[in-house]
Amino acid sequence: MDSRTKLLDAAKRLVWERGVEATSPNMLLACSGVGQGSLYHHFGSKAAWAEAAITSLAADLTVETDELFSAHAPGAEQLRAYLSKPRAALDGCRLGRLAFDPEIRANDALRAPISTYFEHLRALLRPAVRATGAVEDGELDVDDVVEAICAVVQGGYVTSRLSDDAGALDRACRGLLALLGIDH
Amino acid sequence: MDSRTKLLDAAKRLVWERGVEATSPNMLLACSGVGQGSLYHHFGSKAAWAEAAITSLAADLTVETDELFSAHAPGAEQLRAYLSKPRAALDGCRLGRLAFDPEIRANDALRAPISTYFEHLRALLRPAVRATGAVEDGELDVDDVVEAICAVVQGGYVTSRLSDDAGALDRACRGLLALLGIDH
DNA sequence: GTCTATAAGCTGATAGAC
DNA sequence: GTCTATCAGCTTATAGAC
Repeated sequence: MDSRTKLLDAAKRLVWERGVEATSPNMLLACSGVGQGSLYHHFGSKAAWAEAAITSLAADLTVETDELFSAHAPGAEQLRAYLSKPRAALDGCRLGRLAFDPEIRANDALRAPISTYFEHLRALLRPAVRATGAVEDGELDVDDVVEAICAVVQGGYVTSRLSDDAGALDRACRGLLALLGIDH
Repeated sequence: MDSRTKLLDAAKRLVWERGVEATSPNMLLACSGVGQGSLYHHFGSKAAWAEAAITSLAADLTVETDELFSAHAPGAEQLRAYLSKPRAALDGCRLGRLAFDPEIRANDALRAPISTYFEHLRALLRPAVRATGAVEDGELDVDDVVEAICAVVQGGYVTSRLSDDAGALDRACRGLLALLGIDH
């Protein structure tokens, strides 16, 4: 495995665990086992490896999400799969956990891949919600329900972590499934 | 206003804006206008003023939440009030935004007041959900729905911030209100 | 490509005068 | 209580040899 790959893998691990602001170049060197010269040869600055890490994390998550949606029939089955997927609640979402990182706020290049991922997720959820038929009678707004689904997952990570209780995310997802009326 | 109050106010502002890890003693001095000697006279360490700030933020939020719930009839009206309350979506929740701060994870004294606030919120939501009557027929689990409500708000902050769109939190709350069947 | 050396500035304090 | 001085260690690089 070449140095660049080692650096990128370590950066992805550290950004997931600690965020961007709280990860230093020295941590990256220690975690990757690579020397300082190599780091600044492959990446010109902290922002450069942070952006590469976030872009790669977003690409991974996009692939996983696409696989999940294409493995199920469009509609309620996809929503059930998305909301029942096993998640490491206490680790946090690889992308969502960065929402309040000061370096993400200060640098739009770091936020852009995350924003794009969530837009893609909404685009997958929209037809699934529509297909449940619950919105046809005009009682439900599709975009509102889509946003509630995204929020329940992201918020479940937050309340799980703050309560040190992995079950909180599961309960939140089950609650939303029941409210959607698709919890079998 | 005495130095201690100036320090606490500035610490609360900075912890809300930047979190604990990303706030330095120097920022606190600059933001409060107080000298270094005073800081270390009133607070022995960074952890000390961070804990004081978080405890005070949690106390503020508890008062506001209690006022909101006691201003409305128990049941659907309280849930409507809680989910319709105007929120500064892009600023983040004063407590929830700390979920993935490395210093919060490393120090249970910092997480405890936040955890207590959320437990209190769940205790307020539980009878309100029960009173809607939707759970009586055994279709809905109270704790699951309570957790979904907490999560939608916290997750709405997250998706709003990541999409740089204050409307995301509003949509998520509206979506959940509609699913709860209490959106008038 | 990778290495070691160097550095200006910041972090999180401590010391001691006033 | 508040002030200035000092400090060891870390952060985010840059320089130049190999």
